[in-house]
Amino acid sequence: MSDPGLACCTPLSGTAMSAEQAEQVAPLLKALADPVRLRLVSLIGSSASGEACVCDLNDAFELTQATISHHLKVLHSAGLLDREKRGVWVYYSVRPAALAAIAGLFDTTALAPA
Amino acid sequence: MSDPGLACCTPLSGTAMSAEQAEQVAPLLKALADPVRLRLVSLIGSSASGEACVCDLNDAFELTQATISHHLKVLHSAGLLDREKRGVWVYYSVRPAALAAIAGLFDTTALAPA
DNA sequence: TTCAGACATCGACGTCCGTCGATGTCCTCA
DNA sequence: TGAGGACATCGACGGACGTCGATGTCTGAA
Repeated sequence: MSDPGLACCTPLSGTAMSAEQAEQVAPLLKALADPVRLRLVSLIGSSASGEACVCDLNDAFELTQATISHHLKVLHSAGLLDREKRGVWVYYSVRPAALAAIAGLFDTTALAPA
Repeated sequence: MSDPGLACCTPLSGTAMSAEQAEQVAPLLKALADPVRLRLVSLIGSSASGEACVCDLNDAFELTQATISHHLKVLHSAGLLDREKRGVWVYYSVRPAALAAIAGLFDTTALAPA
């Protein structure tokens, strides 16, 4: 590391994201950082009823039912999707609050230069 | 998969994210889906000058210089950071367009129900 | 020309992740 | 009660990821 007291450049100023905050938000991004899961959330969120059952989601991908179920579990565990069982079928819906939390990350007040 | 023609629920409607679009955006989210990289972008973006040199970033973490350099390379390769060498020091700055692309993902028109 | 420092790269290690086939659990209907 | 379907879980496999110490490359100063 560099010697203290020898400032090579302007010190990092202002209030950046704390380590705890980063540890809290990163899992949300990690859950979305997969093409399949991104499409899953998009499919569910863009459906007319705001929800989708697993059977339809399975048909939208060339993947095993076990894999889709795994991805849905990851999204649900991260708090991005709600899960509701109705009869034989299971319906997933997007949690708007979770998405809003991520959207807040990219507000001008958080990251953009000004 | 389920039999076609047997609709158990409302079909997925509207224009969701395409597979190509998902494959294109996921790497951006994956680059940010790490607490260290999230803090790096935040530190750089929140600095007064809008940029930061590696020596200062090293001091902000309890990690090896090699590890920080690796994370910066990931962010730069993803197109999230710009890199400029000035003398002995290297300065990284945030690419606003990349962040805006991600922010667009979470607009109400893209994912939110309404 | 030589030296010291800033940063990148390399090779290695343990761990996590995406995917699969097989199997289990729960619900509905006959 | 039994059968069949929808979905979850399990165990396994190959590949990617985060981190490190060691080393390489480049720059400015003596």
